[in-house]
Amino acid sequence: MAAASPSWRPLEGAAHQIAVEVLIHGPISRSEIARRLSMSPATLTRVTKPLLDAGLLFEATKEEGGARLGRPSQPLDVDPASRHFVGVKITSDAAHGVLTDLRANVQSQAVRPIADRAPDSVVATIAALTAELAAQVDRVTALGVSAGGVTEDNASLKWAAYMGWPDAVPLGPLLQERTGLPTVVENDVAAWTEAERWFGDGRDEPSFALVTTGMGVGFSLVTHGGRAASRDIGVGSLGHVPLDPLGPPCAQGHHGCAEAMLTSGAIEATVGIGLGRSVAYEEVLALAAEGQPVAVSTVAASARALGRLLALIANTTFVPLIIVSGEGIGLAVQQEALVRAEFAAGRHPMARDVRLLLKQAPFTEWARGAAVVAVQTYVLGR
Amino acid sequence: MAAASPSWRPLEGAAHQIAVEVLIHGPISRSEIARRLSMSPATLTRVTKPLLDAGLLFEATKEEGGARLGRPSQPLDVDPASRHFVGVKITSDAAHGVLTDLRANVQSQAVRPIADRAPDSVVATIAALTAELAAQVDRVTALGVSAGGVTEDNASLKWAAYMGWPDAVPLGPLLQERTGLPTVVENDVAAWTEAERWFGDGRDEPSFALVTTGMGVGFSLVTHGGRAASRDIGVGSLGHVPLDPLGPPCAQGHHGCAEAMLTSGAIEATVGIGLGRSVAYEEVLALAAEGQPVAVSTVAASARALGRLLALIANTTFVPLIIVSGEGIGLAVQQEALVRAEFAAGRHPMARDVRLLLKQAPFTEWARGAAVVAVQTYVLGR
DNA sequence: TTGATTTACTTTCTCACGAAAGTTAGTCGG
DNA sequence: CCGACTAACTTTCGTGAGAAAGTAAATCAA
Repeated sequence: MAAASPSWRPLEGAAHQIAVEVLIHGPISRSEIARRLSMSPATLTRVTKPLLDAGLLFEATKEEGGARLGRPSQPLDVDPASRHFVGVKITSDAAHGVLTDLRANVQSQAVRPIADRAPDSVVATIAALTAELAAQVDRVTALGVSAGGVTEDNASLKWAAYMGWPDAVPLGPLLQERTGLPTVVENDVAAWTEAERWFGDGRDEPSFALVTTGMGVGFSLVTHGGRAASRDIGVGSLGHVPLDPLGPPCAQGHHGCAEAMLTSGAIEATVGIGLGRSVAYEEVLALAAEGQPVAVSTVAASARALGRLLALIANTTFVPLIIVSGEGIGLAVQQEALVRAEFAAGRHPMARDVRLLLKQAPFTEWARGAAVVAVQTYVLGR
Repeated sequence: MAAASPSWRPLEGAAHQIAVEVLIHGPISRSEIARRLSMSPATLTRVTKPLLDAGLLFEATKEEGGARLGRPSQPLDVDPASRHFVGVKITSDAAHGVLTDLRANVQSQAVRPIADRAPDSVVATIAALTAELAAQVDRVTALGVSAGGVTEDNASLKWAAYMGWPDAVPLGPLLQERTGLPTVVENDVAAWTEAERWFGDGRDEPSFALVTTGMGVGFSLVTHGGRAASRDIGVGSLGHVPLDPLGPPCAQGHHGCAEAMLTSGAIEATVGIGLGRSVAYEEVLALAAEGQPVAVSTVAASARALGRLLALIANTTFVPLIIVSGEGIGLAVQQEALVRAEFAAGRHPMARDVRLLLKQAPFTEWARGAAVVAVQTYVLGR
């Protein structure tokens, strides 16, 4: 059994930077931290000493890197199990929760349906879900909640039209009172982006983009190590970018815009009209795999549209990496060749290579993003 | 007559940061610098003392801000005339040069035709142009050269196909030897971007985009205070973004791509075909103003395409400001309403407002960008 | 085995930063 | 005119950062 976990809260200055570096990149040697943070080796010795004494950091067992020159480095690490966090993602019909450790590794998950969308009722559902997950560990440090829409001050959710809510609902304070846990609220795409930035494939990239498809089209941008914190991230500003002049119209009448080409609802509708019956997204992919013509052509058009969208993003943002995921990632994975071909066609022949990462993540990844925001809030002390 | 100008070169740490802050934002008070750089007031008093003694900074006369509370601030400033720089922009047929002060204010300009495009001959032309401009002042501190194409290490120019040059030409070292001046080479769009970032409309914006039209379509992005330093900036990765499915084809056969819709050559060609005779860009604008149908429709299509391109950029980069300029800016200014309407149509109704700045700058602005890169190299000591 | 080499980490010392308190130069209200 | 107030700037002083030199722990070559 671990002793009472040391606290991050009073850390500041160099100690704080070093602890965060170890959390995100650990196990990592003092000298490597010194290089990354542009600190002197002396500072590392001095600052890590009390952190080791307090038990916040410990010296990990040496990796068998084998046959390197010089004195072997002594990697430092944190104990991820020292703290736990709960992340909850809300959709219009369910709350998806995960329990994670300090590195946002998912320990367990749970789902509760949202029958009544009244704010009070949703708060009660989230609180019950949190309690269920929290019961599995001694103590939970913080709660993160993510949802589509615009968030303000990491506290309230605005314009969540899909919930039929009023202008702004102070989810954070309401949940904080109900659960007794420090609670932060963040846009779902922003939260997922933070998960990639701290603990995911963006960990070693100062610049990358994240694109999600599924119910909607999500897009977020990280440059120079920081996320573009525009509230536009919550309004889906990329949703109506034109991608195919011959594509079907979206609800606003844009032909072949991103929403009309990429969202699961639009794909289901297009194939449904062609088949004369309603079909689910997974069935569309299955039909396409079998060679059903309507499904094949719809899926192909969608894949090409996605490739074009990714090329647009690469052309306008100069990022070396685009992470593509979301519930709709199945289509991109099935049609990866088409996506990549159209992407390449939209790029300048002399342009630098961009890494496309089609990432098949479970739906819990959304909730994990919420947990990461909770981790950040705790660790960064905001 | 000014005394021998104090040197920036040995500055480091806080002194350097403060001096740069005064250069870019001066006249500026100590307390304002302290806020901007997150330094203590004590540090400002201590560090500025020797800078004032050395004459690098001086206390400017108090601005009549009128009726502010508290002790009046004592703004600090630099003497921009203490140093001079030369910036040269190369095109396929001429070298355009400017002489500037430390703040990149243009003192005078000169042009020399490039008859022979052989590298040695071009170097000789630039050197002669530099000598002509440098003769007007005591001493020039550094030389900056900008051109289309990809630059490496601020020293050599690659893939400048329009010059018919081999793979890479070490312009920097060649000019440095010839002129005796420290010389830096930078892509023309990147250089202009630096001019906006340090001394232009991007001075107070941590994030903005720059779009230029003219011979080609230029695009560059600044986020979190730093320019995206991709070499893609030199290859025109935005040139073939599709903007109008019904537009004319470019050389690569893309219908309605940015180059086909926005470059002066493409516009001249489209109107030329319609009129059955060759026309110059300025004449196209004049004809459009008179109501000549072919010119009107071509110019309108181009303006709408530009609006769509700007919307795409806003949608994918989250910048609050897009600066639009270049030799082709005349069209955008003439058709500003169309550009703005199409831009608005391409934005999400709930998306944050983006400021479009249509900036009518003379061609010397390109050369000024080169001068800014020279200033930066000197001031930052690289 | 021994010494050269490389790299990681530690110790010592100095100096530059910021916190806190003090000073200055204005406006404002009586 | 005078004192209260405000905000910019300055002084004093303790602490925490880096420079430089030293030590440790490995590989490698003879």
